[in-house]
Amino acid sequence: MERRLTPRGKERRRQLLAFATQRFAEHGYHPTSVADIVSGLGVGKGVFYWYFESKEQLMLEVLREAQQSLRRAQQDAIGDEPDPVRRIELGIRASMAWFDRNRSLVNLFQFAASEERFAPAMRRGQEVALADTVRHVKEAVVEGRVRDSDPDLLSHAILGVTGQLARTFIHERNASVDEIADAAVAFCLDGLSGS
Amino acid sequence: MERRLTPRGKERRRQLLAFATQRFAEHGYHPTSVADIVSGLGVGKGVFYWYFESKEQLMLEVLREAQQSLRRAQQDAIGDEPDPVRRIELGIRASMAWFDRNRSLVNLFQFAASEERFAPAMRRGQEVALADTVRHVKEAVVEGRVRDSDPDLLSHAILGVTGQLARTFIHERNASVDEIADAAVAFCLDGLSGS
DNA sequence: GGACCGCTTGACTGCACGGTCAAGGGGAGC
DNA sequence: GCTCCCCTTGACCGTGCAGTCAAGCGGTCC
Repeated sequence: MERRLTPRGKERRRQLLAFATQRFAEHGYHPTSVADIVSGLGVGKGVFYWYFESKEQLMLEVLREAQQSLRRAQQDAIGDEPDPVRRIELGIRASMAWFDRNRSLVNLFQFAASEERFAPAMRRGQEVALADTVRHVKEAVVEGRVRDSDPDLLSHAILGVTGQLARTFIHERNASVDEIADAAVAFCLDGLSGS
Repeated sequence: MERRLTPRGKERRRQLLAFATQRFAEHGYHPTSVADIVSGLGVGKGVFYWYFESKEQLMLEVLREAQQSLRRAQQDAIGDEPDPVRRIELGIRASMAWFDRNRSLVNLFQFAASEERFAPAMRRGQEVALADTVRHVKEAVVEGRVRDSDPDLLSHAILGVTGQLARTFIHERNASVDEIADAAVAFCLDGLSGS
């Protein structure tokens, strides 16, 4: 693989990736066949295998892009905020907003995390995003504003709250992002600070 | 379906269910074929379809049993504890212990929640277990010991923390149940109480 | 010993799907 | 107008798997 692509080729590749992402997210990985993808784009099956090695490789690329997009959203929201606790809050809010904008990807992430073939990739991506949070938590611990527990564990707790609330209230119940984000932030910041 | 079964038949059915549960949990739903299940038990394929309508129905039964078992574990741990906050704590600890005892089912739950066919069943089961927590939270709110937010939302936050920590630290990293449970309880109780 | 019936067998069917490939189009450069 | 090569076509292949079924076994009851 790793073909040399003309601009036209690059555009086709982008098209396939975008369309497949949408289908995977909306209907799931297994129910979306390669035939679905190419016929949805009105092209022959050979096109798919010209640009991608396999359905599995495509999926990995879809996941990588989505995780990158989420992480970028978090980083953009945080900017150069100096206060570590505030950075944690901005991160939570940015995640919620991203989950809201990309509702259907929530399912795909959950599926990928449960499938042997994709779980490692998901873990790697999650660890990268999580490392950011761990940094903020560590700083906040030093400042004495967060309980002195394992920062990795605290960061996972935040992730758990954010993910669960997003899945249930944003994805399933269409609740208002801001309200859910407020609740998540309140719960997490108090959970972090200790009594 | 709904056959009349002799004791011998009931035993076979139990056998199939138990074996399938283990296989689904350890290797996943899709990778486990009906042929795998029956050959693992040394019986013909017809046996399977004598006791179950389809692979999908079997899976639904597996999920129902597992969710029931988890809920029973929670209820047994809580007993008739009068303090609602303590009930929440006991629930969290019981869940962690159950996740520890049934590590491999964690994956299966996550898969089922992401698959269109099984998600409704998972949601229903989760709601039942969640309703218990909501009751405790409501009581605690009345007593002024938990912030006055939507109890449903707070309960989901607890579930999020518990699930994420169990998945990451118990399932993936083999950490000590008690330590993780302590951390989850501390985070959640402070998150609930508000500052 | 015969009839009944719960239970078992395993070859077979149909089908969906990932992936292949020989053949052909068409734009760019000469 | 010729050549080159990126790109496209879609019939075809192999495989794996859920589910079927006609036939048979063996315990139980009369």
